[in-house]
Amino acid sequence: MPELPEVETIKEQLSAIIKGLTITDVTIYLEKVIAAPAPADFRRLIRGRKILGVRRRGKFLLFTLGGGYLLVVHLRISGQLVYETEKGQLTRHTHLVFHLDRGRLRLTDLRQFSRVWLLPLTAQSQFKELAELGPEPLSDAFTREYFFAELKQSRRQIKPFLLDQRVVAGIGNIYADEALFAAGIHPARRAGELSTSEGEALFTAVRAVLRQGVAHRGTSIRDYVDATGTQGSHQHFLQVHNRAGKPCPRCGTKIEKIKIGGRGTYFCPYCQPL
DNA sequence: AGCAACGCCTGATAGC
DNA sequence: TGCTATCAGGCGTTGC
Repeated sequence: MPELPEVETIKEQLSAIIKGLTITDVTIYLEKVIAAPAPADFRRLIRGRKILGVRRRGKFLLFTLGGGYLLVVHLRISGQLVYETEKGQLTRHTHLVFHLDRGRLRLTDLRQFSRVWLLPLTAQSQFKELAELGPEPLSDAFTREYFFAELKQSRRQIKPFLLDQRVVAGIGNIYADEALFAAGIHPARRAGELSTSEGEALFTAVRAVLRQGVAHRGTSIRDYVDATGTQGSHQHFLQVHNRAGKPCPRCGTKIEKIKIGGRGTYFCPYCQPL
C-alpha cells in the first residue's frame, strides 16, 4: 500500500530517471483511472509535454509538465508506477502506459482504484484533493503546536485520526500501527484524551517510523514495488503490523489484530494498554 | 458538522 | 477436493 515512504521512494527514482523526458503519447486501457479531464482530452492535452519535475504531496505524485500542466497520480492500495525500457509484453492489470521519448511508464493496478488527473498549474489551488491535505509530517510545517492542537480538539479514536489526510498527509494503515506501537498508545484511545507526554511520543514516533520506511525504500507486504519494479525492505522491520500472533519485539506478548474504524489494526496489548 | 459505514475491485485464503 | 464467503485497504460518498 503506497503510503508516504513508498511514494517518496517512487518520486526519488522517477525524478532521476524521467526528468527531462517527453511524453510522446499515452495508451489508455481502463478509462476510469483518469479522473479528469475526459480520457480523449487527457490524451490530447498530455501528448508532447516534457516532464520538468517530479514531486510528492502526501500520497500523491505530482509531475510538473511543460506548458504549465500538472499530472497528478494517486496509487491508492495496489497501484504501481514502473518505468521500463523494454517494449515487451505488458504486465497484467496495466491500465495506462505513458510512452516517453526513451522508455515508458506504466500504471498497473490489480484493484483498479488508482486515479490520475491532468490540470493546468493555474488551477492547482482549486484542486480539492491536494488543497485539503494536512501538513507534510517530515517538513517544518508539521509542528508540535499544530499536532497538539489537532489532538486536543478531536474526540475520535487515535488511529482513524492519524489516517485522516486532513490532519497530516501521507500516513496509511501500516505506519499508523507502527507509530502507535512506537509511542506505546492503544489504537482505540481517544485523540483528545492523550496526555502531553503521549502526544509528544506520538509526534516523534510518526516522524521516526516514516523516516525508517523511506530509508528501507518502503514496505512490500502484498503489491508494492518501486518505480524500478523492485520490492522495498521495510516489511522485515515491522514491529506489529501484519504480525498477529507473533511475539511483541519489546515484551514478547502475542500481538493482537482487531478492527478499528473498519481497518485491520495490529498492536501489543501489554505495551499499548487501554 | 462530525463521524461511522459502505462501495469500489481482484486475488488469496479461510471455512465448510 | 472444490466450492463459497471473507478479507485486504485508500478514499469518495452516503447516511446517521
